[in-house]
Amino acid sequence: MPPPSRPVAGAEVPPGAALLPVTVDVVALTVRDDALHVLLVERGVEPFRGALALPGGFVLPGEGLAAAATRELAEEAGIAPPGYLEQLGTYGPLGRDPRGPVLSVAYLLLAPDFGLVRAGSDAAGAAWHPVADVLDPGALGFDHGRILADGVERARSKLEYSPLATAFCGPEFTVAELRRVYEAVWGVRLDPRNFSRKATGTPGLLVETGRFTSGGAGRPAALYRAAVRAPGIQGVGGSAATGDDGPASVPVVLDPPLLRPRS
Amino acid sequence: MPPPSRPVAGAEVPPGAALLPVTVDVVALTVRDDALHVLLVERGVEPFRGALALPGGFVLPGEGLAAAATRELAEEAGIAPPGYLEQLGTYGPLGRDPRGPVLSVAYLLLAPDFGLVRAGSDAAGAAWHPVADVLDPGALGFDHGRILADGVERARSKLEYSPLATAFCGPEFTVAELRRVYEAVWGVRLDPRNFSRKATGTPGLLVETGRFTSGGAGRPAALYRAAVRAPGIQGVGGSAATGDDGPASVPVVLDPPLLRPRS
DNA sequence: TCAAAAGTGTTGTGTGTACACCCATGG
DNA sequence: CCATGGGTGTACACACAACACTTTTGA
Repeated sequence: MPPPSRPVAGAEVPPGAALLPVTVDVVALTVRDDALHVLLVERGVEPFRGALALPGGFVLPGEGLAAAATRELAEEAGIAPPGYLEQLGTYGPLGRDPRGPVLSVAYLLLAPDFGLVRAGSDAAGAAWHPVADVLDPGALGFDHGRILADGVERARSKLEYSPLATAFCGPEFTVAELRRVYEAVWGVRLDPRNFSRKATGTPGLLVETGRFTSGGAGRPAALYRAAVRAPGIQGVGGSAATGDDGPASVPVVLDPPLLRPRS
Repeated sequence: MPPPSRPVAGAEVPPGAALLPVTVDVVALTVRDDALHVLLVERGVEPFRGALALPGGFVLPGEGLAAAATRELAEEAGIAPPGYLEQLGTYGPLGRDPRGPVLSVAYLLLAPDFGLVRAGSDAAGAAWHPVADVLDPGALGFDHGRILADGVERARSKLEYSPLATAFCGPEFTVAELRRVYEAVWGVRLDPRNFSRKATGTPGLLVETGRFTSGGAGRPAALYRAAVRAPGIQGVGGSAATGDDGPASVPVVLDPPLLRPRS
């Protein structure tokens, strides 16, 4: 059997250097039913066949990291998801894949609750799972339990110092919806009155639309848009489009920060 | 000429996946003469021959990321440096090395001012440079200017929420030395009286030794040790030793934080 | 005795928190 | 008119910035 055509990069690289396969894994988080959820696939092939895992796959020749992340998400979720994408960290290459050394670059996606099209190619199906159900080590294949824990912790701290909570919301949202995002991600209850004041009084977080909700119970709530269009998958000029394959370029900083209650 | 013996990992990896050379680059920071300095090498080989660059090199077969970082540092600085090591981010693989696609995993080292042994193997020499002198884009080869900027920003924010400022100090130090670390990294002047109260009153930052300085001008200062032995190169059970090749495992958190002055 | 550096006391200002209270809608 | 949720006013506690002041050494 002839070897498959596999373009190998780094022909000018010094001898002795390792050539490693690289995967991209995505921790895609959303808030649904007032709880933090993560997008997981059921693996259809070995290793860890049948187990839950983060969506992801191998980087292809000529492909950038962020591009690989969005491609894998699109393949396994069935659609190109909206949201904010940032690099989480790199794991490996030793002792994390039974097939041998594999480097894995993890990405974090914060997204509104987008619908899934069940047509994964190499996965039996992708679905949202409550994070609380799968946070214990061993619930996921590979070292994805640790990656998920790192992603959740990153999201929790990002909400304090950046306006990225709005990445979980749709194009227009109320202060109460934003508060439920904070409550779900942090796992706490926040005072609605103080939160409203804090959110509307923090520069760089919200912009008024002048519109209001209607139809629900109680007084109509003001509708807001995110003050910053977070760099992300759909954003023109965002990370994926420009091939900016570095770690998180610090977005706009919240000042004063919205600190989570300390125990 | 027979091909060099190059163990190629990932034999069971699906065809079509890229096999990439991976480098590790280190942003090694220290404080000397009340200014933040970074360890740089003058490149002795192409590409960017003669230019300044971050110390680093290719990951070898069978080697972990953190192990590669410490090995490169030891090779290019001449000694195994002390300090705290954490992963900064991953860059590439496209458009950052004229030789072709190369993935680069950057690490951040916060270290006391350790002496250098000028015996680099593939570098003409390693030396400390004031960060202010080389922060402008284009001062360094490759994309190392951006990596340095990311590392400096990471260090600045780490000092607010973690006790890692002590990683810049020796085994015993005074509150004034610690204050000069904060002043150098943040580029601000801090009130010595208020800083002293804040530092000594923050749990998890300092432990008294009962000893005092002597010989200098003025009243002797109390000597302290770091409350946390930061995971790092020399620490038993640290990242490098255990092959823990993930991103920053969040160390002890400072509560209350030591916030830098906002403009 | 003076200069220098370390460390403490005190006070004004601001920010977070708790909660009383008012506003606007649907049933 | 009442329930429901949205939003404002206000008092208290606490934390930080500013700076006067004391302590302890070397010259």
